[in-house]
Amino acid sequence: MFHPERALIVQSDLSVLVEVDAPDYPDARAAIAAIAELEKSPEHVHTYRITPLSIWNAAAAGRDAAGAKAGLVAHAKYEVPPGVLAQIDDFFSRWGKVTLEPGPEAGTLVLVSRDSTATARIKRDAWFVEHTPALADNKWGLGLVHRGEVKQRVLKLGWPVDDRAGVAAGDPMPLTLRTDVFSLRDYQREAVEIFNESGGHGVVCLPCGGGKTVVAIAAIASLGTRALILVTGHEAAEQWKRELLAKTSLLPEQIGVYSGLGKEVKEVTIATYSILTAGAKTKVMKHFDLLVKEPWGLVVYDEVHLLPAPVFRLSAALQARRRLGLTATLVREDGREGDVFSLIGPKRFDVPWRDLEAIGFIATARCIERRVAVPDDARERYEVATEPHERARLAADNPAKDEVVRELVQMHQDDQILVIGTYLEQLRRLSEVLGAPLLTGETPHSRREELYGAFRKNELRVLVVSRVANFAIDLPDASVLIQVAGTFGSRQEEAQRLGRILRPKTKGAWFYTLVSQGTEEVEWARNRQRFLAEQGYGYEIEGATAPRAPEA
DNA sequence: AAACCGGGAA
DNA sequence: GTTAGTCCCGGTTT
Repeated sequence: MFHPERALIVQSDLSVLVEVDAPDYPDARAAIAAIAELEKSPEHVHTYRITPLSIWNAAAAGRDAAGAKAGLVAHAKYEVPPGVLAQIDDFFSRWGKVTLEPGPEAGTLVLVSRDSTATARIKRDAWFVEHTPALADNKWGLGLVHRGEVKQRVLKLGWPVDDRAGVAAGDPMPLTLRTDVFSLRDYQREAVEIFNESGGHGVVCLPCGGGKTVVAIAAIASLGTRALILVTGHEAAEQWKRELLAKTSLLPEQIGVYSGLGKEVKEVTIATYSILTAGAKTKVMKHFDLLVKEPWGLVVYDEVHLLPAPVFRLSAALQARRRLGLTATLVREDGREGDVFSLIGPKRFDVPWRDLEAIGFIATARCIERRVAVPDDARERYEVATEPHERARLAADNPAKDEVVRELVQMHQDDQILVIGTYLEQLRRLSEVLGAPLLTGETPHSRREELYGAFRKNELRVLVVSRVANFAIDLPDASVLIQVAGTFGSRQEEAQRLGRILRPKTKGAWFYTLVSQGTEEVEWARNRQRFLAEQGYGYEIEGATAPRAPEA
């Protein structure tokens, strides 16, 4: 059996090769992306991997083994190894086998295993022997404090825990959505419904500009309970408050911001992650203790992919609440995806970025990787350097990139352009070469607003920005982004940066990433691009020769 | 009050 | 592989 028109080659080690140029690539990609994670995305053949976690996320989203297997078989060039099909069955079968249920009396929980292998595995584990008295052959008792930890540990043993121990209802808080000023998009309504039906914990993935805030606001409205919203910074906190005021019937006095700058606890409270963990060292976490006592019906984790590790430990105390995680990119470079899965919940909903592009909610983007030759003197310095960080810096800060950036800026005469990088030294130089202002972390707030304002009014066409741009919420949109250096292999950063140019526009968007030819930077760039490739973005690779004019 | 340091943290 | 950013806090300045 050989089907040359099909895209998938399924290998017995659970990796799947996907031929990008195959006629049935679009359908094949959809089938594989639903059950596997993208591992590598070089030009012609992408590699996906089926993992237990990828299968459990699929299971949580309502997919089943039969459908997953049928998808593989339908798009496979060759026969799918029987072992792979058996493994898919095995992973799916583990879903729902271990559950967490309310205990016989208040304040207790019971872990139940309906799988003999899982039972044996748990029995052998030292932590369980010490912390969870066996109530029966396959049941263990535990206190509320271990609710989070138990899920993390069982996951590490190989089984996802279905948390059915219930969530606190929270104090009621009547509110309505101001449907006169906005309306929920279909996919947003769907996300809220799926989240609510899921038992109230899980993650919703939407691209930048996909309206994650709106999903959370609609969830709060549908539940009609008090909510705690955890965010990454002040700017984000203010943004949430503005959105809540604009889109719901809530009054200013019902919304509090709890951070280093202000300590308000209101019916809806927006708190920074860092204020939660403040005092973790001294074990006197007064802010955290104060906040968890409140009768929240829902805890929203904004940018859940950035959830700091200490919050994982703390969040055990928040396990008895509904939990909604929001993110554009559920990938972490620290390998803690399993913790997000255990402590917040599985991925309940996502929309591929390209789908939103197709229906006009985000801009059409072209991603172009420009390979820039390294001049001889710079090449010599790079080759001689032995320290890895020194090599990284020299590869990224290739002086020949200056000229390429200048060409690109000239080529896109009618576009507003962000030049974004990592190393301040390189950015200062580019700022001079281009005659464009530079914005870094040192730039005072007043000056930032000045520059944002000028950019927004199109009085300023080019802005050079450092990593401030990764998180700055007020940074205006542009249609061209030129990345001159990225942080190692951060997929998350790449996605965030692309998001900067994806606001819906009449004209398309260009994302250029400049990579020094023949250096390690090529590999890091490849890793960074993985997530976006998973979302359906292909990078066109252009050599070190003269630039090709993009289509109008 | 609000803005602005500078140090420590993760 | 570890830069440059963020936050919080306690202090001072305007």
